[in-house]
Amino acid sequence: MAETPYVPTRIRALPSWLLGRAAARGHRLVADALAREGMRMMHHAVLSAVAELGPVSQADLGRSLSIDPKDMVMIVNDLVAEELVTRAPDPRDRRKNAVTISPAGTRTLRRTQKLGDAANAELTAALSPAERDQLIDLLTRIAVPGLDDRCS
Amino acid sequence: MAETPYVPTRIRALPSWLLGRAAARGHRLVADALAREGMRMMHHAVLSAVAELGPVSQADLGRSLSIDPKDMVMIVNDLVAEELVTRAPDPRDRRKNAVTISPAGTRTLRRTQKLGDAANAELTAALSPAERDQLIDLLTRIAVPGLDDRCS
DNA sequence: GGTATTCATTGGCTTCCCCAATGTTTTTTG
DNA sequence: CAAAAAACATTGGGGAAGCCAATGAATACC
Repeated sequence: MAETPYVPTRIRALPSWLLGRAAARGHRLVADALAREGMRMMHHAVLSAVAELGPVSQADLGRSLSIDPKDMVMIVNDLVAEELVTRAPDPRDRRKNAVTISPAGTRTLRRTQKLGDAANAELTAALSPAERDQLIDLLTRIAVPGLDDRCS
Repeated sequence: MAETPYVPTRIRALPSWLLGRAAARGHRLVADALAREGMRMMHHAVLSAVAELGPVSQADLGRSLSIDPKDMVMIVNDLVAEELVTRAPDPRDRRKNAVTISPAGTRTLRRTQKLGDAANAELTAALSPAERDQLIDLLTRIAVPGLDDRCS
């Protein structure tokens, strides 16, 4: 008597439900991997974005990553405390805080990026490379409703 | 100078990140739709599962939907308060609570299911039917790691 | 018959998301 | 040029969801 995990087909077929489950697993895998470096997902995302965008304001970071300003303050607080980034007033616009990655941040990022990539590989292990690309394509078109709303 | 939403490509290409964003949008769409009937996502999922599985224990419901026992208590509490389900001790196993859908629950479910389906249609509006099916297939294979772990 | 397991429940903790208010600085506008 | 409007960082509060631990009652296993 295998007590199979009954699957309510009604719910299970909904993209929103599947997305939630898949996202939960992805979050768990990545978070666990990053935790081995004492890093959390959002912190890693911000660090990666700072590395890519250069000195950037917290507001811009928040818009890029869909992170609430309130949470951004906390995340940057943590990253500054760990000396992975610096937060200095932007001389060109003194409202803004210019967030810049530090050498230690760059070093940490190199490690956490590997961990994140490995976790993502495990997440998509059941997929062929072509399928993985297709998944990324489909998700990209779903994730943001107005990718070209700007041009309309 | 269009202040485009800068997209950190490093992060944006990660399936885990895309899944998170897409799931967030799906959650928002579905939650907003269900809210118009005073229903929340988890409540709707449980109601739907109860309708499909018949009288069922909370533990089984939790396993089916990956809901924590603690949260299940609250959800069933709410559903009972709204008289959408009944919770009675199972005579065959007095540890269990047999959760059963009520006529009112069936009626409400019919409405909330339409709302949920509509929200999912909007979520996948950018996809062709074939692409939507493929997305469901890919997500299904990603969402649960051990679909056949039982046989290992 | 005694040990282990399952079940429902309560409690506490953490993360993420959303809204509101404030003081400072910039931009827009009249 | 001065007043109004907007943007920025910050603080505060609150809701939804997830995760682990502990408890008492009931069942299953040995």
